[in-house]
Amino acid sequence: MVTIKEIAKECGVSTATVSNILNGKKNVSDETRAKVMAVVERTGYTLNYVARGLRRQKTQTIGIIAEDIGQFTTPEMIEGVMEVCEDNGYKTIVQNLRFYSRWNDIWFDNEEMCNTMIYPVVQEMAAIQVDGIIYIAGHARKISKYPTQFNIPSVLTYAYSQDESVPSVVIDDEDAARVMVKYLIDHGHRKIGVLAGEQDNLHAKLRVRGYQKALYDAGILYNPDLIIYAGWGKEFGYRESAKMLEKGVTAVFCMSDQIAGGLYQYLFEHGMQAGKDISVVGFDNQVISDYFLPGLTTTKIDLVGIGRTAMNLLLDKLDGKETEKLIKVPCKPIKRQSVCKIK
Amino acid sequence: MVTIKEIAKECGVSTATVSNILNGKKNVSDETRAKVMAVVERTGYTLNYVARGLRRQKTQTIGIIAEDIGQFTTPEMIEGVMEVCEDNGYKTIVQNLRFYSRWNDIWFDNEEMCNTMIYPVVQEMAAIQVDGIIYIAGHARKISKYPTQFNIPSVLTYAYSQDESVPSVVIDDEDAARVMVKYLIDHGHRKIGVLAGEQDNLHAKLRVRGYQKALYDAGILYNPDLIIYAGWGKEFGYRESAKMLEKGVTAVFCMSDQIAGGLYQYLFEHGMQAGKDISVVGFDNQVISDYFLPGLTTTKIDLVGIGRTAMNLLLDKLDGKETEKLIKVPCKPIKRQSVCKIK
DNA sequence: TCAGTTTAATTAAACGATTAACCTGACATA
DNA sequence: TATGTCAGGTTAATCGTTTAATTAAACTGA
Repeated sequence: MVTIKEIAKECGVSTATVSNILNGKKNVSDETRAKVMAVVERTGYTLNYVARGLRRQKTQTIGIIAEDIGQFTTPEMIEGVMEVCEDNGYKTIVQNLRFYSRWNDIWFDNEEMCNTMIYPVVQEMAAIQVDGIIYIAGHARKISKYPTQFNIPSVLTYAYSQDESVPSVVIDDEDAARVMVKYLIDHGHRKIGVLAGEQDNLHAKLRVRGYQKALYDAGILYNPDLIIYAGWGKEFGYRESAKMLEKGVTAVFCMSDQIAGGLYQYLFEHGMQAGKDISVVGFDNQVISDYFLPGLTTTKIDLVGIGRTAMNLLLDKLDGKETEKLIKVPCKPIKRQSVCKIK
Repeated sequence: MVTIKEIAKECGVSTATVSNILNGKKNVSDETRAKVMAVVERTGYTLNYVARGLRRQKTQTIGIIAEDIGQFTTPEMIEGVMEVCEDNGYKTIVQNLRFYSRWNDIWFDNEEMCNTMIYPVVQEMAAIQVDGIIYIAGHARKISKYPTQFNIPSVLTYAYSQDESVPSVVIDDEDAARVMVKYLIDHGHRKIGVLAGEQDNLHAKLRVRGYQKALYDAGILYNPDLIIYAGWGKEFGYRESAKMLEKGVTAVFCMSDQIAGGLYQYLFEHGMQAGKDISVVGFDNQVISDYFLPGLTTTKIDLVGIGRTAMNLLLDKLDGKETEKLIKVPCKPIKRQSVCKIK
């Protein structure tokens, strides 16, 4: 690899001059500039970022720590982050914790465990000398001990930071659920069941709150018996479908598209149809929801937007600006054909 | 940030000794080692990889260049690569070309265009001083001008390298298609339609070849009229369904799960069912295929496996070993309920 | 006892770029 | 004439770590 030193020698100038030219500084005659650039072109010189990084103490690199790339929410958030990075001349380095694929779906709410995982990666990021970190959680939860001792500006996404100095960008679970349930109510539904995730999960809690709010706004009495906490997967939706239908609900709010998929399967096997015999809504607007028949009405989480927002926040922090501590990115209802009016 | 120099001063030894201790070299007394390690622990010293990289001329970093992370095939391949990297002490740095999201689904077969895209990223990777590169293509095609002038050991995935020095890992499109069609034939089908991608696409060509082979093996005459080239999306599948059914086929081999999704929609709207009125198979085993009703029989592409294989190949190259030039990773049929026997 | 080896260190030169500080000559200004 | 300013450079230190070369003392064995 050809270095600045060789260029300098060949041109009979100092390395400082070559460096100045490559960095677009003034105080160089057009003649010298042309001579140097010619040699740079001819030799195919490539800047060594490692050397520059060492000297400048800035690597123009953002570290992305993903709890699990396999989690469906992660790649899109990464994409949003990368987009903003690219537009601002930052490179990205990605670390994948493989939380779920490695430990088979253990839900990481255990603080102790989390910290033993996060600390070393952040340390690694410090060793790499990243200028900032975007931490992408796999699901909503409180993160109380994000390691700040390395003094790397960081932003959390999808999880709630418990630390003043580390802002987070999350989805507005509560309001998204409220809007979705209101949509059902607007279609005449009054007895609305909920197929929820785990009871102690933060997503689930917030969405139930949104559900309650929508009922309250419409003057409908909240009946906790209409909520079945099961899990997030298709299999849970399928398993609890019969029990849910027995309650005589006219609509079901599923807290994930997968759960709705389970319900659809049950309906299919029993000769029923969503949007006709019963109304169904999902959550997430995963790719699958567009393939349901009939198409599933659901809530789109703007994951790319979360990534973008988080990275812009980080950019502000890097500029030394004061930033917000918590940004809730709104969700957007996607209307398909799984909801029908009640006469 | 505390450096090796400060540790050295505090312990009254040279930086060389500290470095030797941190790198587990012998020739250090237990006493000195203990003293230094104590200070390292206490101060929370973190190695500076940038400095080490500069000195060692090795960064222990693999560059991953993805044509588009939004492409459904990409994240899983990245995951496979990262897994092997992690197990071997390599970090990864990811560049996202955003081929499709940036240019709205332009299919990058144009060599010229490709090169103008790839060259600068590889150069960037050279500047970052990565030890090797995994290039993740968005779809099967020939890549004829992968830039080799930077002398970075590289492996291509999902696309066919035209360069002896750059091996590639691809899926075995032809055989996967053959197996799938044979499966239909084994169920008694003889008139099998194909909803294919674009005619000039390499995936499509290879899969058609597999289709022909299966027919040939079974002694069925190949009728090109049963193939409709449309595109890869749901909308194409839907649009061409009527035309396909008019041909009187008893089974349809869809070249993507999305196409099959379009066909399913058509069947749904016309009161028909896959696996009952007609047999349908897809390709890719995307998440959606498990949500089709009834479940779609399809072909699983082992994307994580491709990533792993590619990275292991790169590891061999980095060790200076001689490697294969082309590895075809086999696909695996996933049997669900969309295929029925013909009586 | 002494040459030879081993152990436990040190010294100083890299790695490649950046940058603060300095230098030199030309020209302008009062 | 003295002083200041500016263009167009150069010098040399520096970033933090590694490592080849060297040293000095201690030990080994015949």
